[in-house]
Amino acid sequence: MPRRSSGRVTLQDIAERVGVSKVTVSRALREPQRVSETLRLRIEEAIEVLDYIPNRQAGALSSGRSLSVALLVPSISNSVFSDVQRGVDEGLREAGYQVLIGHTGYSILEEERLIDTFLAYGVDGFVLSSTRHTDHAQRLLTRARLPVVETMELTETPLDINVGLDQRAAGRAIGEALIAAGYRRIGFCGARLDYRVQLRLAGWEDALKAAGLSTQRCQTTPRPSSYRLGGELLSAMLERWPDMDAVFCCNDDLAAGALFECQRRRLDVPGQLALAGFNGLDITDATWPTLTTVVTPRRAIGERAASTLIARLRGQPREPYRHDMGFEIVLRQST
Amino acid sequence: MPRRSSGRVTLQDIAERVGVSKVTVSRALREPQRVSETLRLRIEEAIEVLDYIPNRQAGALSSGRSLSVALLVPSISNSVFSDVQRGVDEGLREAGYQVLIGHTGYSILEEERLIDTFLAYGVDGFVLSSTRHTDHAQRLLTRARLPVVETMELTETPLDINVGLDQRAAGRAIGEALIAAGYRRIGFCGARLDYRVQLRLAGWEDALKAAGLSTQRCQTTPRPSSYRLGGELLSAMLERWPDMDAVFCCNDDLAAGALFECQRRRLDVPGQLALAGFNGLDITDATWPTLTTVVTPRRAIGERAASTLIARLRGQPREPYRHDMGFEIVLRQST
DNA sequence: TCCTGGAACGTTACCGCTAACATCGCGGCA
DNA sequence: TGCCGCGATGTTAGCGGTAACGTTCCAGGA
Repeated sequence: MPRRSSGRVTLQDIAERVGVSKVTVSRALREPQRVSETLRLRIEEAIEVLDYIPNRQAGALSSGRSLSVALLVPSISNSVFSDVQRGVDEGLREAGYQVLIGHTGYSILEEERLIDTFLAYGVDGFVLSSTRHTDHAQRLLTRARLPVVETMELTETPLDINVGLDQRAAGRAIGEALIAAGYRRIGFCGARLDYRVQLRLAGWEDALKAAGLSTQRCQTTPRPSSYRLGGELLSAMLERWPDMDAVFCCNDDLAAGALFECQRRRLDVPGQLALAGFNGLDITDATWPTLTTVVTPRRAIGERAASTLIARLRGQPREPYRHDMGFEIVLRQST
Repeated sequence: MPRRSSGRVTLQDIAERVGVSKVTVSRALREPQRVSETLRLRIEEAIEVLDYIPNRQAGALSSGRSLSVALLVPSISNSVFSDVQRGVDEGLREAGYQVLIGHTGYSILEEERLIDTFLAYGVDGFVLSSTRHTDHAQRLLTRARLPVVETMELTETPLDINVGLDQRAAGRAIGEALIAAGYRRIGFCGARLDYRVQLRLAGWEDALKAAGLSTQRCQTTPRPSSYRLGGELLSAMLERWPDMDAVFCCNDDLAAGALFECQRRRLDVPGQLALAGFNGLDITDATWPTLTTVVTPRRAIGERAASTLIARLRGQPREPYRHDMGFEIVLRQST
């Protein structure tokens, strides 16, 4: 059936088969109500028969809109971001947008590269998983005049839209919760040390200092987070500060790993050591004992990012928008 | 600096600034050696100054190649596929291709929809995470004459390239390993029940039947896998078959969840009950006791998928290609 | 001196689709 | 009867690149 050079079935093929011009076919697809009922049905039939697939590249080139949005996440294996992604995806799909995912590996240079790449692909907007970018990346985004959502943490100076939660306040809140539960020699363990982890650490320090407690029990590493690393960090901490009675781990992976290490050492949790994580992943509610954690509204962040982005894409004015999605301390058996 | 209707800087803008035609600029970018040294430097400078970003859509439309490949995975939150993705991504990026990810939610209908979408985006090839597709999806792929890699499991009838492992043999192997370790009343628990899980189940049955053991201790559910579900399934199994001495869980999530449930019940693993998982995720090596599992070469599958796909994209002939990437039984403390 | 060939750059004609404007036919109203 | 208005469809001119072929110019051999 196709006869064009590319071998693909095009609008022209459909038009010829139906006996109309290709604009009419294009209209039948994009604004069905502007085409007469009978003709529309004939066009639909031809599309069905010929297995026509519109060429989005051509459409985007012509209309200036690609109906796609880039979502950049630090890591795809981290379920924290897959929750965000699900929220973004769902909201945007309904509005007819396709989400293109890129992962930066926690590197702002890689983020910059991806922004460049996706601009080349002509995306209509960006959802970023951080508020920190290279200067060049910021320039690119500003020049492109596209709607941009920065997610996860909050910032005083959003590029455009900002949807997240106060990571420092969350760190402080879990610190205060541990103090309220009676713990006094509280440690912090953190991996990767990206900006959000630094904020949580600062919040933890805020809480301990406010209560007049020592903030020295702090074990960090730039290595990427993993279950095993949680165990290693805990071991190191137990060696350095044998008197420690609680640990706030910067994320749930480390907390779970620390818990496994306690089991290995036959250390009673929370009897001898209390543990708290961050994010509220599934695993925190499955282990024995279950893990106290800070539940972050990741799905909601994604959904909100999508809805505000859609508003922008539909032409709403560009005014700085910032939304604090909050967090929730969930006390479980580990504290 | 831009002056075109779209507001974007185009090849034409660069060309005018340098005082050459836009084809020359295009050539300087794609075949630098065909342009004189001095001119090339001036063009590069102009590109730098004007922050030119090529429009891939236009390029793709014109050349018929988009330099992008679609990777469809069942789930993004499942780290099994993020390993595959990393392999695919790395290989293809080196060759200058961009990987576009889609997730099917384990639905072949959704897979069909995504194939349609990505065909509309003009991808140059597909990496699929299964060998089962709707008829329409198969038609679309065949008509498009694009290289396609089907990954994860093996099939006798690949659409094009097939890279995976023998899931049934792997199920059988872990069954045999449990038998060899002396277990006799071995259960199976499975969630989601997608094709691969069914194959593993069949393999488990093969092993037990070959040893003259009962295959009745089999608890399955179509619900999606999770840690908590692992615990629930194990509870149900312990109720139905209190004499069970080992369980093969269809994946590591369930196995870990089952382990947590054992801890909750103060059931000694492996003393009272042995546990085995499937895939070899990080967590299996972090828990206490560590979990016996079948390690699958996910990263290698992704890399092989990428390299064979690249060969096809570079014009190698289309001949059915099938590669068994194997698996490895890793016995740990839980058995 | 003339001719040849190749490096370096230009012209033309699309790729497939859509925005914007043009045209056509027909019912309704003065 | 003639004109208006509007729904339904067509024409034109790109969007920003690239393939394919053309042109120019100059070194070098006959």
